[in-house]
Amino acid sequence: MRARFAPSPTGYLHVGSARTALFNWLAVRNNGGELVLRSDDTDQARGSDEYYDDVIEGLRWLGIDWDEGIETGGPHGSYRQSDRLERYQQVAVELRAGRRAYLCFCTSEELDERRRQAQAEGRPPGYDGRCRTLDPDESVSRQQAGEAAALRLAIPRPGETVFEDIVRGEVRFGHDNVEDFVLLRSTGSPTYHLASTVDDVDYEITHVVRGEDLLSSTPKHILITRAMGAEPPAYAHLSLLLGPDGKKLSKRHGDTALHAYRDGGILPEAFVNYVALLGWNFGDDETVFTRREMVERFALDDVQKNPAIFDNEKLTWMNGLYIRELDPGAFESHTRPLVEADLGRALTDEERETYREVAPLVQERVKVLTDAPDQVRFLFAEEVDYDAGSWDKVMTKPESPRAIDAALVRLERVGEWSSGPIEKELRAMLEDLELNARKGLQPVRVAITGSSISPPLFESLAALGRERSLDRLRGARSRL
RNA sequence: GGCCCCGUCGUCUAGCGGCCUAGGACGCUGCCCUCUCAAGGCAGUAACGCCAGUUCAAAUCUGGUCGGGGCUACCA
Repeated sequence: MRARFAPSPTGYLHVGSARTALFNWLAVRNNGGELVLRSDDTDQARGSDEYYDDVIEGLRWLGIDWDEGIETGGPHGSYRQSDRLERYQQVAVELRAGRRAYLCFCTSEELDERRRQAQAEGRPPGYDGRCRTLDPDESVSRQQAGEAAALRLAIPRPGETVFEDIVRGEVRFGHDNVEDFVLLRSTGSPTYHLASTVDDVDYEITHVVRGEDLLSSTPKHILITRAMGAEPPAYAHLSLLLGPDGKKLSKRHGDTALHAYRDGGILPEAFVNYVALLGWNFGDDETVFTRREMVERFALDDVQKNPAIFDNEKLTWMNGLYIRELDPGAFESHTRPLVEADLGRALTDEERETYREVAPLVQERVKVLTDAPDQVRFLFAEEVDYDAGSWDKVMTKPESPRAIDAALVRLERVGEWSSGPIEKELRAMLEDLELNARKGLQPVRVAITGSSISPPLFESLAALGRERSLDRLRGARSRL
């Protein structure tokens, strides 16, 4: 098996494309085949280097590796279509010489006009084949004389293209609905259909796994392949990823660039696990599984036909699971840069030690890595930022001043400043005041963290340190 | 409009003629645990689009219908 992932660098790596790449990768790794990465940047669609790099970076982040192609090399040059223009032109010349394709002198304006007319009269809007009957030799002379001409494939008529799609089963298209489409523009540059198909043939691709949006172009690709005298590969068309409104996932649904998920604190393993579930399932009612398990069980035949709505909430839930499974050191090193970025400065050695201690408590509480700074900001910022809602809800309670006063007294006499002794004193305080833990501790929490939501209180106090804790309690008391 | 694809809880899905009183997961609700928030545990909520037909028996097969989506460029 030889599959390929062939993004066109006209935008950032899209989550839908990432899923296509993943399914290609899973299929190949499952059966010991090879994955080729190429760039479908036909002359016209040449994208920016930024997009090109984004694709490669995204694949690497996901842990999707390839055996041949871009950056990895192989027997076919750069694996960028923009470097293979002569090859497409060569194929085009052969197709024309073999009468499988013909020159077309219709201008864009003429085509538009005729298309509009056809639609108005209820006829199919495709190219009407006007230039197909021109004398080929005469056409060549006209072109050589300088007349602009595109090259079109002569679709066999009547005819029908039938193929067995791995996920959809038999699909058939009557040629009445396949127009004599353009292979080579009048500028000499190849269209996507030509370039992509030539590459699939040249690179000996056996399985084309791609999005369903290309399903109706498949007869075109099969026809080109046959016209080249080659055997078409097997096709597997993956259903599309939809936004919450059931429409094709696009920018208006929010983030569609894969890197937005990385930047949003999603772990690649979680992303891969979640996305694998869109159109495929592990069996055994399992939804969480390792990459290895995934590779072992994956089969294109098991891929579902219906489109799937991309559910950020489930992805986030799953990400929380993966975060909690991270070893503490990994969590710490993943999130420390985020904390530092939030603070706008690097942590001191002492602070790093503090963070190392509290990070495991944070790890249990976040669903995305980027939530970490919120949980620990109170430890490293000079001033507490009192959350107005928390303050109003907690500090206005009648018992709050008493609780803070008492806490101050008890905490001042804590010997060793660590969570155990701190807890002991505060529990004693609760007993003195005859307050339950909820009522007695919340004011303390708000006083030192600024919020009614925080990591566990005793550990937070311990991490904050004696002096700063006491200062904050005094500061809060004076605001009451 | 034409062509093509798709149709099980709100969402992702299991199901491949009787194991279905339709299973799992997310979400949501409630309870337990609990210093807050999470996490965890338990329980609950909720679906075969519709109509015919085939069959002793249909979510599963067939036809139609409705609904959704994709494509319809000298874009990819």
